[in-house]
Amino acid sequence: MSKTTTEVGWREARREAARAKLLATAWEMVRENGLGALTLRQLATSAGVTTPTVYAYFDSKNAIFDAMFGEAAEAFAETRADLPDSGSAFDNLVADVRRWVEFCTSDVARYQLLFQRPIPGFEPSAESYEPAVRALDFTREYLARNGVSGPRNVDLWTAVTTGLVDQQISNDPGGDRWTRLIEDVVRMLLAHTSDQPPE
Amino acid sequence: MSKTTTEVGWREARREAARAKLLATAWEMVRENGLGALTLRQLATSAGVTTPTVYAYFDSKNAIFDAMFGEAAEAFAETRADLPDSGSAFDNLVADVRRWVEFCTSDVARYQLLFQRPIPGFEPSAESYEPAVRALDFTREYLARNGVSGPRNVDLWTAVTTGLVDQQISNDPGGDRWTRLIEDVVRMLLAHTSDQPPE
DNA sequence: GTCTATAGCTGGATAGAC
DNA sequence: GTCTATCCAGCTATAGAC
Repeated sequence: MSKTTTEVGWREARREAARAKLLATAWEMVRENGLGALTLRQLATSAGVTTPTVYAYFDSKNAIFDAMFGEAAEAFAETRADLPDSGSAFDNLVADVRRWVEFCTSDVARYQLLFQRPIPGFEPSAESYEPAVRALDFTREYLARNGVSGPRNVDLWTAVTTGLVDQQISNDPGGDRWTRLIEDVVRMLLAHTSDQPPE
Repeated sequence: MSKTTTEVGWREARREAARAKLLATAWEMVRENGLGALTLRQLATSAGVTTPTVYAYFDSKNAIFDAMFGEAAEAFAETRADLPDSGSAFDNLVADVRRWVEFCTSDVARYQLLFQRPIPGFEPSAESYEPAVRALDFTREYLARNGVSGPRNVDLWTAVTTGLVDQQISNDPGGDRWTRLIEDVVRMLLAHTSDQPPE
């Protein structure tokens, strides 16, 4: 009578839910106090369990970071999935940059985990990293589709858009001092990197 | 017979030398293993003393970071002191950006300490911070002298040049994948931010 | 000023009962 | 799976002898 498939599924669902709660709590903590502030004691307490229980779901602290990295990379890939395809390269690229900047500035801890590696001793696993690679490939392709191709031009775009994010986060968190420059920046970049001059 | 001025001066010099050695050792350590890897035990050992001796020269670990911040800010200010003043705005601005990028990429730990604040609980003192403010004011003035003025344009320059540094450090440390874009970037920025169109 | 010795704390991770 | 209890390592910082 025991071990029906439904019962097994239910147990697995319970386990997944508990694991998900730990991850959600971890995200709250790093958003609040930075990536360095994540400790297993506090994580356990905040999630309503004890430290050893955390080890029932994750092999180590870095395994938690790896799971978080995977979620972040997946979320990043999703922002690239449905970029617009209007007739205007300018409109398309503005949307692209806007979404990138929004993704980064809306969750600084996630941005740092994904792109700045500030945790000594942590390297994401290949599985967790894969969505990030996919997203970057898609970005390259999207740029090309909108008239910006060649490694040099792509590097220029990544540098400039990263700079916007970096300054916005460092010097005007929560504001729009740099995000409001997006249209200007896209115009400038397009004029200098487009395969064909703008119409 | 004791306490002549020369003797006092000699003792102070000894003290300063010991302090300077600790700071130099601290810089070596953070350059080697990152800002987070600086511990007082290792610092003491590497400098050939014991932990309590460090406290004879610095009140706390953050006092060490503050002294390092001061040195970094002073070094940054010095890179702004003798920027060229040729007839060409383009040449001047290329020199400016080159020096900025060189300053940042040649010592990543110093760059992070100055501009990214990755040490929880550490805020530089006003004295240590002052040279950095001076340097940024000078940069603003230098941009204006070369035909780039207005807060919006200055923000655009800082964002783009920061982006170059950021990408160079994160994705091609020791290389020149982004630094070689400097001339291109300055041309692009000048075309879009100059008060007067280039001759 | 420099040492030995240590306090006091916090971290990740584990043993073993239930 | 979850708990209590604990180990062990590393850290900043200090007390007190010399």
